[in-house]
Amino acid sequence: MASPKKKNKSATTKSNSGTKLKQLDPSGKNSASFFEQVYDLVEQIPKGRVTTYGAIARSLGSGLSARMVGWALNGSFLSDRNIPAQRVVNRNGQLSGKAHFPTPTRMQELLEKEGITVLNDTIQNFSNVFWDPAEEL
DNA sequence: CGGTTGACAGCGT
DNA sequence: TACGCTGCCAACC
Repeated sequence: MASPKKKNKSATTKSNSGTKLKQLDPSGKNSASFFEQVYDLVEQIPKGRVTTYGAIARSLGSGLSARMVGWALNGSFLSDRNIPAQRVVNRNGQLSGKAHFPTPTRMQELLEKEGITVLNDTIQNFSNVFWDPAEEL
């Protein structure tokens, strides 16, 4: 994981042609891949609220799995847009992805700054700050 | 071309 | 109530 090695092999059809997403662009064939869908949805998360991978997966479509959301968020750092990945946590309310942030504490800091109480990498009052895109959106 | 991993979730035991 | 296995799709080796 996290081996930013440029795929020089098959390169999946044409290269990215210097598009936004570098190597993480899935298939690169068509835009509107679930990556962008996840980014767009995450960007719509109101400040002070958080959502779960499952909620995003369901909101995007029934076929997507929560794991893919993780991969998508993985590319969020490479995305041109600033994706508030800190607002995306697992159904446990735990900052499972904090380790992937520039600094393990960055995620918690951001959440706390938004008014979310985080204790021991776990969002307190999670049910209260939870934002379901399928219902709210 | 095939097997394994991954920021998960849901159901079964 | 707690722990374990399977399922999902895509990328990496």
